[in-house]
Formats: sequence, structure tokens, C-alpha cells
Amino acid sequence: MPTVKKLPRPAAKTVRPSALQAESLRQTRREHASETAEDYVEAIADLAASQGEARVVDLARRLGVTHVTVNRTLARLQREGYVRVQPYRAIFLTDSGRVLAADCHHRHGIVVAFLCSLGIPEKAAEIDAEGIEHHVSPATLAAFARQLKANKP
Amino acid sequence: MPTVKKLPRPAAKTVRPSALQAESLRQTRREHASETAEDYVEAIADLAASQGEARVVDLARRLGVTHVTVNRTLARLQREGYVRVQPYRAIFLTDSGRVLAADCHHRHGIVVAFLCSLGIPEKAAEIDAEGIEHHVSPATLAAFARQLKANKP
DNA sequence: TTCAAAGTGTAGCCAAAGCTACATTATGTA
DNA sequence: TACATAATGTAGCTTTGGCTACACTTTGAA
Repeated sequence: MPTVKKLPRPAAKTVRPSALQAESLRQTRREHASETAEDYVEAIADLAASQGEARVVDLARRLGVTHVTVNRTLARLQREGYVRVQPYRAIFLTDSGRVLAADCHHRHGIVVAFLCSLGIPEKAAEIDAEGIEHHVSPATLAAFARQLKANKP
Repeated sequence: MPTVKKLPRPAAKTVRPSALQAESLRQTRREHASETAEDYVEAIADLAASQGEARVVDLARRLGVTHVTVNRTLARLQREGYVRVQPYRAIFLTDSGRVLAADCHHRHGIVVAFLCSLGIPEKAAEIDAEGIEHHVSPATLAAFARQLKANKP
């Protein structure tokens, strides 16, 4: 066997320290777990506002999945206390569901507006925002808002 | 049964049209599928640069998961043509793996620099970037870069 | 040369989020 | 009222990405 001495981990040379990156990625994974919940409650709130009630088919159309997926996810969201669901009935948000929805709506608006302010076309901004909004920390959201305010007084 | 007439879908009133939002969400889900690949190849490239080679334990530490997860994911990445793996040997990127890694590295740098330019502390910027970078379209990335250039000439 | 520790691999469990296919319930209209 | 259709629900499959527990290789030092 070749005696390729394994250097004893020159930690100093690492560009992004492992611990920090590992933590960032763990954070991202945590966020991902709640992304679905956020997308659902936001869609439910929107539908309730625009149609009076949110039904499974509407949600499925809106979220781009089948009604089966919607159904199973709603069960989880009910377990987690965001929605109230009864067979063959409309879907209602709980208090905490409404809070979460409002939060998301707010965040979404800022992210889209910010991207637009950078000259990105609305449609592209919408698409990007959908992915980005779940990963924007309060500090970054505040920075976006600050920037927006500064740019159009 | 109550005769609650279901309004015939007043599409005009919908704030975000269903079709667009559904497509945005589908896009986000597609991106999510490649996030893991991006994180892995970037970590592998970094490790190869800083330590000379990337090993399973290093990756596990770096990514904040167990070596088991790393192993299974590497098998998938090999199937998809990003890495070359041999039992008990170091992990190597293929050409397309190297391209992807370079891409990600570039994108990551711009996103972090952009967030920092908004006054967000480096550490928070790193964390946010980890989540955001996978959802930034070329147009948005270009906008970030443009902004950066304009701000410090 | 041996052998313990570190690294790597495998088996098998779990949950989330997709899907198709099929069963059941509501609803509006004939 | 009856019934076709739309909406909803259920069974069961897939992939991804976590995990623990245990087995096998490598490696370096005694």
C-alpha cells in the first residue's frame, strides 16, 4: 500500500469552515420542511379571499399537484395545527395558520417588489420569489425593505 | 343539503393567477431536486482544493449529515454522471461535475457579496445564501452582479 | 507484524411529497 | 327523484434524504 501521508486536516486553509457550512445547510433543510406548509396556507388564504372558500381541487390547481397530494399534505397540516379539515368540506385556516399566511404574504410581497426594483421583469420576479422567499431571514428581509424605501421615496 | 351556489370561478379576481403560481412552484420543486447535487459537487470541489482529496467523512462533516447519507447520495450522483466513486477511495468530480461546481461557486460568491453589500453581516449572508442561491435565475443573478458593480466602482 | 481506531460500506427503518387507479360522496339538472 | 359528473377520499407504489446499528477495510503506530 502506498504511504500517502494524509495531512492532519489543515483547518486554516478551508475557505468556508465546515461547521458554519454544515449549520447553514442544516438551516436550509429545516426551512425546506416548512416551505410546503407556507405554500399551502398562503394559497388557502388567497383562495378564501378571492373565492370565499378553499377547496381541494382549487388548491391542487394552484399548487400544481394532484388532489391526492393536497389531501395527504392537508392531513399533516391539520396535525401541525395550521388548518381545520372535514371530509367533503371546505378548508379553513386556524389562528396560527392565518398568522403564518399573513407572514408569508408580507414576505412574498417584499421579495417580489425588491426583485422588480432591480429591473427584473415581474413574471421572472414571481418565479424567483417563490423559491427565494422561504430562505430570507428577518435581517435580509429588513434589508430588502430598507433598500426599497430608499430607492423610491 | 344547502344550496350554496358555487360561483363559477371569477378568474379575474384572483390576485396571482393559478397557472403562473403553479408553474412557479413546479419550478421551485425542480430546483430543489438539484440542490443536493449542487451542494455536494461544490463541497467536493472545495475539499479537493483545500485538502487534495474529498473523502466521505469530510463530506459528511461539511454537509452536516451522516456518512450513510453521503454514501447513498454519492451513488445517485454517480448515476447522474457528476462524480466517480470507488469503494474506499477518494471521490472525484467528472467534467460535468466540475462545471456544475464552478457554476455554483460563482453563483454563491455573487449572492453572498450582494447580501453583504446590503449591510447584512457576513455570517448571516452565508446562511441565507445557502438557501437562496439555488433559486436565483440567471436574470436575477445578473441583476445582483450589476448592482454590485454599480455600488463599488 | 499485529491490531485498534478511523474510515467506509450495507441493511433496514422513517417521513415527506410526488404519482395512478379506484371508491365514495355531493350536486345540479333533466 | 334519479343520475351523471365533479369533487373528494383511499390504497398503494416511487424517490429522496434523513437516521441507527452493525460489518468490513485501511492505516498507522506499537
